[in-house]
Amino acid sequence: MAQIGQVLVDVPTMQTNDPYSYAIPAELEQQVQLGMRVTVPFGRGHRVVSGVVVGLSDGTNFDGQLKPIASVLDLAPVLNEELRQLADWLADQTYAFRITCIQTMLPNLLKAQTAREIKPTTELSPAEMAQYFPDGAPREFDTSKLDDKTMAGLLRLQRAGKVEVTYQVTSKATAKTVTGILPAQSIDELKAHQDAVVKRAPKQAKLLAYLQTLSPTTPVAQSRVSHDTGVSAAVITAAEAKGWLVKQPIEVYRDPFQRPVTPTAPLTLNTAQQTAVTAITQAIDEQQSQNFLVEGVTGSGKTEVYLQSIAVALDQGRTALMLVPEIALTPQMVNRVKARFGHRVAVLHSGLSKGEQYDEWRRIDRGEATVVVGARSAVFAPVKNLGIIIMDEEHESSYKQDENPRYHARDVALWRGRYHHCPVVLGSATPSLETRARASKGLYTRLLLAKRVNDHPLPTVHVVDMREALKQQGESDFSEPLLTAIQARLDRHEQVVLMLNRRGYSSFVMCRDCGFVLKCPNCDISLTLHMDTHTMKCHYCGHEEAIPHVCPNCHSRKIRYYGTGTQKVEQALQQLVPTARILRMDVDSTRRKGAHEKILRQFGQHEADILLGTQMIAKGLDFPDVTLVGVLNADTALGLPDFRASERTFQLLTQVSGRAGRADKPGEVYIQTFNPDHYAIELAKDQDYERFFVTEMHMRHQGNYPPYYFAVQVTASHEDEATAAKAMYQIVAAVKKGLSANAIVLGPTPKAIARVKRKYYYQVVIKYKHEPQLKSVLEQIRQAAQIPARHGLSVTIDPEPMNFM
DNA sequence: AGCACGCCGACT
DNA sequence: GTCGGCGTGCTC
Repeated sequence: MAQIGQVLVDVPTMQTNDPYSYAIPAELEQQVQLGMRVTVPFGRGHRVVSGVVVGLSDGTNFDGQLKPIASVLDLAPVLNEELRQLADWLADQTYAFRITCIQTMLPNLLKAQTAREIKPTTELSPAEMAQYFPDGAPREFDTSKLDDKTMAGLLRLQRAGKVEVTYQVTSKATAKTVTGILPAQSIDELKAHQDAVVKRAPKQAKLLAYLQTLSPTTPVAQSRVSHDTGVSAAVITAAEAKGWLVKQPIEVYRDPFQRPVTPTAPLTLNTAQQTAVTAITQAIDEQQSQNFLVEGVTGSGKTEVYLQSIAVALDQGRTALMLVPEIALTPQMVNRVKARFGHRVAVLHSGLSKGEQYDEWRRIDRGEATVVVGARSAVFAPVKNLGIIIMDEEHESSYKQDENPRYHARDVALWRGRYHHCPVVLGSATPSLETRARASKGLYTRLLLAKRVNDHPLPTVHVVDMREALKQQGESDFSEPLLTAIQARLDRHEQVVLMLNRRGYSSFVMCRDCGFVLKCPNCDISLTLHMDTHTMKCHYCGHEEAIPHVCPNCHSRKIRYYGTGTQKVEQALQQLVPTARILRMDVDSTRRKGAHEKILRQFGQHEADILLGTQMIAKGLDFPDVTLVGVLNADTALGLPDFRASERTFQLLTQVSGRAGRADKPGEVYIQTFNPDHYAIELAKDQDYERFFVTEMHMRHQGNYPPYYFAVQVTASHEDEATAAKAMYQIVAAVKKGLSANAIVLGPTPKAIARVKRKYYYQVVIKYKHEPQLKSVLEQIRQAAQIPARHGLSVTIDPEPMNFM
């Protein structure tokens, strides 16, 4: 039996990034297992923290006095061998702390909370007691909630031994239970009681008869007993008091999708789909970690390929993991999978309550669910024996986490595919350049679904030159051709989807006399006008203030709104087409839980003619009566300082175009733009992904961007601009020393938005092809950043950032 | 992170 | 003289 446990303590610092050794006390020897969470004493004093056992051994390199593990938080390990290895790999790849990676991999509920409590000892005088403990009871000891004077006083008492601080580590993970019933006496005894009361108390007799039919070991839910016998809870409680039965809690799962689904059978595949399924099936059969790119336009039946591939894996007794972007994880989508695989499906996403997430996670962990559907973090689901991993819409940027650990779910999926010797299927109509380039190099097998199922024609796409529209009709968000097209749909009772490219797109306030623009006091950006709350808001830090009526700079009254927000567009549109019923979908109208779904349902039931919204309407919704899609501002994203601007624009336009005319009615798309000649817009008009890929690869080659180069972004931030800049210059100097002449160093430069939440941001981007030293240089920077972190300087390392420049 | 130790200025 | 400010090192 192992004497020593290697524990990663829940203290995210560089010094505790390696496990610490703890003695395993005899009484815990039977309990402690690899991958379990424990609590351990840490530091001087009586501080207790949680940690995870990542190793068991008989010896240790540490030559001090070992402390013992204090308690075990789990009955079963929460991290298996695979996930422990994955955590190490993830920490190494993303320059994040090991414990941070583990926290990310586990459901929220398993994150242990530490609470401190302060209580009086017998030494405390009555006067002090009255001052600090007016209730006479121990009080919560939270540094952030107590004022300085009370804090100082309590700390002085603590030094004098008059009060005592105790630590508690609590895991909120609780299984939901319902009351269960077990017969507590033999059938004969129960029968005797039944005979005795049958005349007098018919309900009791009924219950006694029922108890005789139950197994003495498997509890039955009390609600079930009531339902079956028609006996009330009071009678059951009375029976418990008489010793006829005992109550025992039964663990139940919180099922987030309890609505019944109608089962579906596999659909007949067309040739391209069949070829794809056959290729994937072969990889599953041969247990190969071969990876695929399924490239198919909207409506080409990718989902059916996924579902039938999953079925193959399940038939072989293996499991499946299917990742979809958060925004596409709608009940319709989930029901489609549940309809095929029923109760074997578990769903993981942030819309579930923490309890629901935990229950789904346990179902997966116990092997009760063998198909997992979920967004980014579901890539860490504790599925064993994976037979296939699918990542739909693989180009979606939401697969990259924008906080530590800055992982890309695609990389994790590929890692797990290698671990399980199973195929990873990446699917998209507009694959990311990285993925498509890897397919060209033969790293992924490319499976093309060129045709739409049922041979629906692709919509006709018109590009409207807004420079011309501006000359002819003056300033308006709606060009003449688009308006005409909208009016035609209204006359025919067909539906319209209008999309605003929200990036860099909002209404701000500017003074017409002096040009003053209202800015956020904390961040380096203009405040956005919100008509619903009648306030000016900062989209970065949440700062909010009143709408000015007088210019704060020159006191002119000519302060007006500029730009276009969805709300303003909605008003303008309503004036242009007064009879239209318009639904607006944006961050403001979907903030409430379920609002998103409600708007889509209303639109699907024809309660509105026009759906106006931001990017979120481009993803995955499918309404047969939508025959017109309009993009009001196709190019606002093109102007952003981002090397993926063209790629994003092309993907968005292609995707939103796919929303038009999916049924028997032909679709039309209008793209309004000030850059009609830009290749991203021209090629989106032609819906020519291949040419876009070739053109954009050429641009990336010219600019030395990914996928031709790897990239790492290092950011330093501080409240004082000079401090941030100075730190960045030192980092750049250190980096340059370790790099070859082939690496390209961009910076240091201030970030595009140089100030956010009162902090200034400086960055450097390193582009490289092969730099064996880079990793150790970055590790040194991480180490070195530990000391100035005390003074408010934070340094972050982002491998393969989603945008830079 | 959070606690102790240690070194400096301003008070009973 | 001491109390308490915060800057620094360390936690198996």
